[in-house]
Amino acid sequence: MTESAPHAHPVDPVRVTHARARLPDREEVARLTGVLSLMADPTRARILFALDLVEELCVGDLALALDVNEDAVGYALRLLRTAGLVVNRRQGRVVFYRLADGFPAPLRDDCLRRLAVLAGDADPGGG
Amino acid sequence: MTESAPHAHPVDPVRVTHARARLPDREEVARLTGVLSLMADPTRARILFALDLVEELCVGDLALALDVNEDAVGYALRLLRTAGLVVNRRQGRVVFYRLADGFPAPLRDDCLRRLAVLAGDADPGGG
DNA sequence: GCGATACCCGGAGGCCCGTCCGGGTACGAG
DNA sequence: CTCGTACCCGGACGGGCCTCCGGGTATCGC
Repeated sequence: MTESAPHAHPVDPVRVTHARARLPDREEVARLTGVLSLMADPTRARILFALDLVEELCVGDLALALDVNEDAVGYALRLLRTAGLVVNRRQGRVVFYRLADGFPAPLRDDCLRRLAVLAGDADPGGG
Repeated sequence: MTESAPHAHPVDPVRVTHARARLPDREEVARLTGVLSLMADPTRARILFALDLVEELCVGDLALALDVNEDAVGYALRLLRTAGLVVNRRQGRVVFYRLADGFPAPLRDDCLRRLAVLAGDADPGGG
């Protein structure tokens, strides 16, 4: 068995203790990774980008803007809506979506847009 | 067929055009979602958190700090390392990992830590 | 009322991801 | 040189996600 017995002694007990004490709660991490998972899909990410740009779009136009079929958009919107990241407004047969009012502002300002820059700039994937 | 023919006419041609013009490239989005996917896993996210806190940890200690077996840590580190998000230093039999020098600083400063706050604070998932 | 549109929902299938498990390599101790 | 440790690697299994597809509901035009 290769992994059953971890370290007999931690190599850096200080750092380990420090990390253990300050690491966010598992549930907290679950929330975080939940949001990140939502943003980690190309369709959903582009939906969020689009709604960040033009504030409001209906499902069909969203499909046009992203150049994907409505099924993909519909599924993506369902997840985003279930997670509370977007909200919808109904006008006749058409349903308009926009970023939720409670959409994490720092996430929107400091992450979403900046990540767009990072994506084309940093590219640490050269490893 | 429900989706084969999208909109005959876009409802908001202006917004659609605007969005299409300013949306990031698909490849760019792929890079972004790639990074986000890496961070969207609890183990990997906690590894990044831990390394952000204490700068450097070996594999075994990382497993202790996160309270997971070394297999999970090893697999997570492999992906992070392949993506270039972490780098390793070898000292005898022990391998220490830390955030890569090219680790997106804005991502670290403005997102990773802030997201931790968001996770426990905003919780838009109440929908 | 009748047809068409815009969207939502649920199930089946394929694919990718994470975990488990075995073996393998590099290093240090004696 | 032999033994044990710390870590890496590969394949196999299982589960979740996305996509495709059919049907369903609400609204508009006539």
